[in-house]
Amino acid sequence: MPKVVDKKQMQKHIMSSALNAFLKYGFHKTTMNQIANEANIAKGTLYLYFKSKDVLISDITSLHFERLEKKLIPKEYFQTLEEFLAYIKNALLINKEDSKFIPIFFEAFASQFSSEVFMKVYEDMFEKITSFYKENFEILIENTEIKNTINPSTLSRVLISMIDGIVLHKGFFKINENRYSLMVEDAIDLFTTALRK
Amino acid sequence: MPKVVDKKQMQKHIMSSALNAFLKYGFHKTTMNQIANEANIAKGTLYLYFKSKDVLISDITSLHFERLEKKLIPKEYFQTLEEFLAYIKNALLINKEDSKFIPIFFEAFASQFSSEVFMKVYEDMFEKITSFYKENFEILIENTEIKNTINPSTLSRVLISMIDGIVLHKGFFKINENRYSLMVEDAIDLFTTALRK
Amino acid sequence: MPKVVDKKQMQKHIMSSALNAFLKYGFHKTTMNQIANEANIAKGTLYLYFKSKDVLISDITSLHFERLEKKLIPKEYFQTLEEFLAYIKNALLINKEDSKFIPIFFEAFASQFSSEVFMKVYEDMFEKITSFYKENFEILIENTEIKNTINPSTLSRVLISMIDGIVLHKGFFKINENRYSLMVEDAIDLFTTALRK
Amino acid sequence: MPKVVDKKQMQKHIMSSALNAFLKYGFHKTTMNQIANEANIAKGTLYLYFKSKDVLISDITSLHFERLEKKLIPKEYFQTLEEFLAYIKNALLINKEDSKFIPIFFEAFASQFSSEVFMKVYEDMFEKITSFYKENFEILIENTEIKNTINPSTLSRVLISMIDGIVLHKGFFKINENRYSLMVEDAIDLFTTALRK
DNA sequence: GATGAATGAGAATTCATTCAT
DNA sequence: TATGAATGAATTCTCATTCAT
Repeated sequence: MPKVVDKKQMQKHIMSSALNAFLKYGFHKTTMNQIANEANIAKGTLYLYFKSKDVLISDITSLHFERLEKKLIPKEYFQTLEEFLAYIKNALLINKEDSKFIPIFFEAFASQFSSEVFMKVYEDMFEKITSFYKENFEILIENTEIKNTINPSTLSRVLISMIDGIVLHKGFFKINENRYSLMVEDAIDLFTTALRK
Repeated sequence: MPKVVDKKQMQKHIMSSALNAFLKYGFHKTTMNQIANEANIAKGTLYLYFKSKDVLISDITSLHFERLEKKLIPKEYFQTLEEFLAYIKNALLINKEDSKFIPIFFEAFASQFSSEVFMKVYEDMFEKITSFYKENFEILIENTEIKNTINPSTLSRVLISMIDGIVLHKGFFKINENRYSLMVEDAIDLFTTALRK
Repeated sequence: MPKVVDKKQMQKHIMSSALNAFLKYGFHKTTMNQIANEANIAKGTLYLYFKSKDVLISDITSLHFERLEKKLIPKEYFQTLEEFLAYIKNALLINKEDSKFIPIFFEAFASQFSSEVFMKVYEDMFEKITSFYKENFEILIENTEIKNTINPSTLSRVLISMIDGIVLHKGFFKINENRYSLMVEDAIDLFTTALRK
Repeated sequence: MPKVVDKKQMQKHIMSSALNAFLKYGFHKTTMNQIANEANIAKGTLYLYFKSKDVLISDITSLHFERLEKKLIPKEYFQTLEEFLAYIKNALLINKEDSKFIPIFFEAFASQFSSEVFMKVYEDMFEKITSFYKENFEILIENTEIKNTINPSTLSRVLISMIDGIVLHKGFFKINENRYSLMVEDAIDLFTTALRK
C-alpha cells in the first residue's frame, strides 16, 4: 500500500506554502518550482494536487474570499446599531501577520480580472454581503435604531466599499497598527453618527 | 527643441496604445509585440521610447496616479463643507469609458507591489492627498463649518480610502452608472451628516 | 510452477490492454498510467511484469512479428504453385478487428527504428520467411510447377514486400473489405500468371 | 531595416536540418533544441518559421509526399507497357543517401496516424496515383498493349502497394543496392509477364 | 506481490530584449 | 531613427520510474 495522504490537508499545505513563496519572491515572479521548494515537495507533486498554476491561484483566491465572506456575514441579524457596527469593527481588525498577505491576495485577485467566470463569483459574493447588510439596515429601521430616510441598499454597498478601501490602504501602504485602529474607529463613528436617529 | 515634443507625444501615444492592448488581451497576457502593433510601430521602436516593459508599465501607473492626484487635490482650500464635498463628489464621477481602465490600472499597479521603490512613491502620493484634506478639515473647523471633535488626520485618510473603495468596486464589479451615482451621493451625505456641526 | 503460468498470462493481459489503450489514445500519447488503467492494475504493478515502457513495446512488437512469422511460414513446403499461393492468399485475409491494429503495430515498430538490436531481429525474421519461400520456389521449379528462369531468392523477397505493402495500405488507408479482397486476388493472380510454366 | 530573409528558403533549411537531426538522434528522441543546433539557429528562431513541432513534422511529411506524388505520376499517359513500366522502374531507383531517410519519413508519417485530417490527405494522394495508373492501364488495354481481362482499378492499387512495400523493405531492413536492383527488376518483370497480351 | 504517491529530468514554447541593416 | 529577425533564458507541465507502505 502506498502512502496514505489527506488530500485536503496537502492542498492546504501547498496553498499556504504558495502564499509564503509569493511573499518571498513577489506574486508574479514566483515559479511553480519555488512553490514546490517552499512546500518541500517535488514539482511534479504539485500537479497531483492542483491541475495547473492557474487553478492553484484561483483556489487560493476563492479560499480567501470564502473566509472573507464568513468573516463579514454574521450568523444572524443584529437588533441594535451598536452591535452591528461593533461586529464590523471587529471584522476589520486584522493582525499584522495577515495584513502582509493583503497585497498578495489583491495581486492574485487582479490576475483573474480577465476571467468573466471568476469575476462573476466574486461579484456575487459582494452582492451577498451587501444584501445581508441591507436587510439588517431594514431591521434596524424597523427597530427605530436608525433613521428611516436612508437607502439601505445603497448604503450597505457604500459600507462594504469603504471597508475594502480601508483594508486595501492598510495592506498596500505602510499604515501602522495604531493609525489603522484610529481609522477603523473613525469610520465606524462616521456611520454611527450619520445613521443614528 | 521640436524633437523633445515629438518624443513626449510618442511616449503618450505608446502608453495609450498599451492601455488599449491591455483592454484587448488582458494586462498580463499582453506582449510587447501586441503593444507595438496597437501603436502601429515596430517592436524595436518601443525600446527607443521606453527602456523596458517594466518602465513602460510604471510610467503608465505613474501617469495615472499623477492625474488622480490632480483630480483629488483642488487648487486651493475650500472654506465651506458644502464646497469641499461637492468637489470630492465631482471628482468621483468617472465616465463609463474611464471606468473600463480601472481594473487595468489596478493590475498594472499590483504588478509593482513587490517593488519597494514604486510603492513608496504611491504611498507618498496618498499621504500628500491625505495631508491636503487634513489641512482643509482644520480650516473648516476654524470656520466652525464642522465639529471640532473630529480627528482631521485620521478622517482624511478614511475619506481617501472610502473614495478608493467605491471607485474600485465600480471598476471591478458590474455596478451600473445609476447605482454608482447613488453610492457616491450617499457616501458624501454620510460625511456631511457626520461632520456638520 | 503455477506462478509462471500466471506471470505469462498477466503479461499477455497487459500487452493486450496496452494495444487497446493505444487504439483509444494513439500510440505515442498513451501513458503507462492509461495502460495500467486499461489493464485494471496499478501503475507500479506494470513494472513487475515489464521492466520499462520500451520493453513492453518491444515485447508487443516481437509478439506481433512472431505471430506474423507463424502465419506466413507454413508447416511444410508446398508441392504445387496452387497450394503455395492459396496459403499466402489465406494468410493475407485479415479480419476487420485485426486490421485496426496495423497502424498501431507499425507505429510501435517505427519507434524502434533507431535501435540497431531490434531492427536486426526483425530483419532476420524477414530473411527467414524469404528463405523459406525461396526454398519452396526451388522445389516448385524442380516439380516443374513454375518456370526455371526466375530467381527464387529475389522473387521471394518481392513476394514478402508486396504482401507487406498491401497489408499496410489496407491498415493505413480506408480500403474496404471488398476492395481489399479483390486486391489480394489480383496480387495472387499476378504471381500465378507470371510464374506458371 | 532588419535582415531580409527568404522565408521559404529558411523553412527548407530547417526542414532539412531537422531530417539530419532525426538521422542522428532518432525521430522521436530529437528535441527542438537539437534541431535548432543542427540548423545553427536559436531555438526561438525555429518558432518564427514553424508554429510548433507538430507543424514542422507534418510539413516535412507533406513535402515528402508531394515529391513522391510528382515522382510517381508522369506528365502524360504512356502508350506502351514498356514505357509505363520503365517509368515506374526509374521512379523506384532511390539513391543510397535518400534511402537513409525512408525510416525517418515513415516514423514521421506514423506519428500522424491519429490525425484524421492528415491521413485523409495521404489517402487522397494514393487514390490520385492509383487513379492515374488505372487510366493508363485502360489506355494500354485500348492500345491492345495489355490483356483486357485485368481489372485496371484493382491492379493499379496493387502496383502502388507493391512499390511501397519494396521501398519500405529497402529502407527498413539492410537490403543492399544490388539486391534491391534485382528486386525492382523482378517486380517489374512480374507485371510485364502477367499483363502482356 | 500490489499499490499509487512522489519524484525530477526533460521537453515545448514564450517573449522581453538586442542589434544588424 | 526605425525595423523586425534573431536570441536564449525562463517557465510550465508531463510522465516514466521508484519506493515506502
